[in-house]
Amino acid sequence: MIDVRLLRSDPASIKASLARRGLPNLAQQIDQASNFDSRLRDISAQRDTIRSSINDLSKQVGSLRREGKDADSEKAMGESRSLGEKERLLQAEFELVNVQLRDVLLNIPNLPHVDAPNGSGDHDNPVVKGPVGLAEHFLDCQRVPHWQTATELGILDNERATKISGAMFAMQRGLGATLSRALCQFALDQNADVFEEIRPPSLVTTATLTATGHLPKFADEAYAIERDDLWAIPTGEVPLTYLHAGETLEEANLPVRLMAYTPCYRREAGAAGRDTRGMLRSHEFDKVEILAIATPEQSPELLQELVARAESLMIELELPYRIVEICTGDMGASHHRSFDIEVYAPGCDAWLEVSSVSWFSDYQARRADVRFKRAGQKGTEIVHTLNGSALAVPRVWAAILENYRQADGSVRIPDVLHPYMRGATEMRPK
RNA sequence: GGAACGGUGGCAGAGCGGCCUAAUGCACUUGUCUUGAAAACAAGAGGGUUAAUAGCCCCGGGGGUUCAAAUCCCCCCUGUUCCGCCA
Repeated sequence: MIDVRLLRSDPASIKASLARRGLPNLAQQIDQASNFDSRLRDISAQRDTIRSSINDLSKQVGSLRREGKDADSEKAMGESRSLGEKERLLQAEFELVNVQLRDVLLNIPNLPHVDAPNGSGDHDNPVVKGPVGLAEHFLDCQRVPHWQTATELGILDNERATKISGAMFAMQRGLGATLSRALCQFALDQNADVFEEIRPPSLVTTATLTATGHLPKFADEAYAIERDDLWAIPTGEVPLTYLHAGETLEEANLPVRLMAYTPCYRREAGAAGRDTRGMLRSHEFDKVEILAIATPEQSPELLQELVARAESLMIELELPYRIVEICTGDMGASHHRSFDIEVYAPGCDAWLEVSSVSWFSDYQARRADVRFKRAGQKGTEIVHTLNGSALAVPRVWAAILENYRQADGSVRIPDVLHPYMRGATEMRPK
């Protein structure tokens, strides 16, 4: 949520900033929010004046009774009663406008960072680093899509996954399954120096999913368990962001760094028929997420840290990668500034997004009501949140199968994963 | 799923529907005293909203009764214990 105080003091700058996203109707939504806000303040001022009178009268009733002045207390009670009716009407109006304001605010996206590049879509995302480690010529044996190699190796069984769960589910077997788990453990271990490992719930409440910005706008993307009013998480970001919801943190304890392996569930509502083969897109996948809760001052440096950590995994895995910055027209609604790490997969001849690192400024934290207190100062401020995939398992899995494929059809396992593979150093057809 | 009892300020823990503007203790801050500290004494101290040091709101959450609710009523969430079921 954007800051209503900024909405009051400088709506023009909000409009100018959001115009960079190139979305229609945003200026009208800002005006609407402004109108609701000023009405709300007007109503609450009137209501509070009346409440003040009622409070006074009630105290008078108490003391008049004690003094035995029954006639006077009856009079005060009557007065208070009629004020109460007015108060009820104003309160009803307040609640109505408050809901309207919130509905508008929840749908207004975050303001992009001044340094975020302008653009209208993903074709405008500038490559800010790399390609790194990209061979000039890939061997023919690397030009095989991972689904073909995986079938030869017997480590991917999407037909049976479909039998079990329907289309767009994946299932790895044998060393393929082990490789998925190895990637998770590797990613967690690489960040365990400063990140606390969390194993959060994968089913969350509506309030939790709203805080990250996935609701109300993107309800179609999430799996709902209606009977229990729960949602399956689309990313570990969701429970981790809400972990400190409603709390006030001490400045001295910031930044808080958390990481989690979680399954991620996505309906892929708009993507039917796209990337149907292999491991590039499915309804359920594994991911290791890293997240930071910070002061505004700490955030720019943390953004770089999170990118560097995601990047270092690709370096360790010796996969060719590049980093792109997300332009204003392609940025997620909650994002303030974002970078993607893409790995090159020679078999598909595609750059695969394996990590997305974002700074949300105070947008999510205001929705989740996470605050911090500066040492020695009164009051509190909204924290900033940042997060990124350390590693999205299926796409890295796919990239390994393509980059590490050898002439005899076997696939080498990256050195850094050997400790997690029960001694296996390669995967061969049976 | 069933039953019983709980949810109050950083913590502990009181609180007959009206001086609750929430007692008391511990912890905290500042001052006095002291070379310094401890102790003692004194004072102070939360958050939200607001232009505001005014007002309003905050005793798990939401409704209701009342002139007035931490206190009474209803619903929900949550904790502990016991029973049932279960990995």
